[in-house]
Amino acid sequence: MIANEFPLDGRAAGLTKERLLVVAGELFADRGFDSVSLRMITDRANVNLASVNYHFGSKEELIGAVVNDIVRPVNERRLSLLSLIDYTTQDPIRKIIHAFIDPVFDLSDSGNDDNKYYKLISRCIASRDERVSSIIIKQFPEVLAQFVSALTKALPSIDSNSAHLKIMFMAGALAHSLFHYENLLLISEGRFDLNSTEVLKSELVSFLLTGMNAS
Amino acid sequence: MIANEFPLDGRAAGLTKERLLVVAGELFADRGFDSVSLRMITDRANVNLASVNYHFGSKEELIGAVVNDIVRPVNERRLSLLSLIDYTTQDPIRKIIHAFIDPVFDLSDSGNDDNKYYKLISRCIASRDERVSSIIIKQFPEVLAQFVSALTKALPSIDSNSAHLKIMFMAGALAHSLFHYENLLLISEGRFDLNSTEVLKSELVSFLLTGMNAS
DNA sequence: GTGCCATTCAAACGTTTGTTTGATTCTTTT
DNA sequence: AAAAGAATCAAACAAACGTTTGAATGGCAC
Repeated sequence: MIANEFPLDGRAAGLTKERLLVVAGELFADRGFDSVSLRMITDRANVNLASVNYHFGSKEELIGAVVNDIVRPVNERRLSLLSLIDYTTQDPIRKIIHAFIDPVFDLSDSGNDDNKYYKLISRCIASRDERVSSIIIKQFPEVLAQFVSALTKALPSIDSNSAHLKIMFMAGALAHSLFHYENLLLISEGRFDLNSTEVLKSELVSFLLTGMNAS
Repeated sequence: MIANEFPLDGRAAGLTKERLLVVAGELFADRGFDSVSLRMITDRANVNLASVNYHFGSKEELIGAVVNDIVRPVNERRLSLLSLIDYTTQDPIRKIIHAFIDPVFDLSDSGNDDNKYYKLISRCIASRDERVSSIIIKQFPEVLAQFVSALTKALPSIDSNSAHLKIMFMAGALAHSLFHYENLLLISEGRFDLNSTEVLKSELVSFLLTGMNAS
């Protein structure tokens, strides 16, 4: 877990920037953005300390790059899936929910149970950090608006306030359960047989599905 | 907003410790635990920098005190409300939900819309900070277990995994919507007429109520 | 008033932080 | 091969952090 992914090898190719992004993502995922120093990142990435400022300008811009690299593809895929929905067929709400959560669950870390992407994305979604939420906030209103619009199409009787809130409930349930998934496994001490996130996902979908239909 | 609540007045009574707790809570609420320095806190509280270490020992213990002061009463009240439920009457699930969320919503900041307690408690609930979650984790398994047990009584057909997850979904939806409530108001630019959290609460309850009953 | 204990105070401490510098090394171009 | 440019390096920088110190100050008992 502490093993170094990037053995010496000098300056192989211009991969320094990539290494920084990967390692920073790993460390940010399970320690947060503040607790991780540039020296932790550069040491583990086997690059010089100064390369962060050389390639990114500042730590804040490194954080921004890491966050953007994971959040933007998710949001783009969400909107893409959303645009494919045919509201004349049955169960459009289920498709809306999948459009929202699938791009997150699909951030697979090659089947690894300690999925760094899950931790990182849920950290971003539920972040209370100004530097992160300023990036999220830049993209999320558009996403939120589209999903509210979709929800209104699927449930014509729903009002705007309710639709906005329900999307937020969905985001919260997703981020919280995904981030504390490990803790949940620990707490339950074996009584829990969720050995894959598939169970979590299906439970979440059915929970959200009925919740969305609430009066 | 930046106004100082504690004008000079020298050493009135032994209120320094109280002032530190109050001011630290305010600052932690809307900037997080890392971003707030001891100097910010002591300056705003009009006390000496060293008094933090004198009264609390360290910053970490100050954080612990602030978090405990808000989280423990909430959890105690949750369990108290939960113990009062009569499962033979109708709608026990609604009462379970209220037992979970009411103690949070009841953290009223004298009707203030910018409720620092809401921000602080939701920061705690959804915290990804080791120092905070270590405190939460100490109390939450008991709370989680009790609510799982309650849910099982109300819904005998539910299995343990599902119950655990549903409690987590509830916690996530609660924390997320409460914390981003302000942002939601900003994003909607007036289309939103949620001028009190009552609407949020009732929408949340009906959302959770149907979600809990999901197969 | 004297002594005692808790509290407050200004000042300094040692670390760690992100950042910058200037020389050096590698890669590419011509 | 030589010049030019990009990238890396060790080293140092200033600033901010939490913490500690030792003197000063307060109230209180006797």
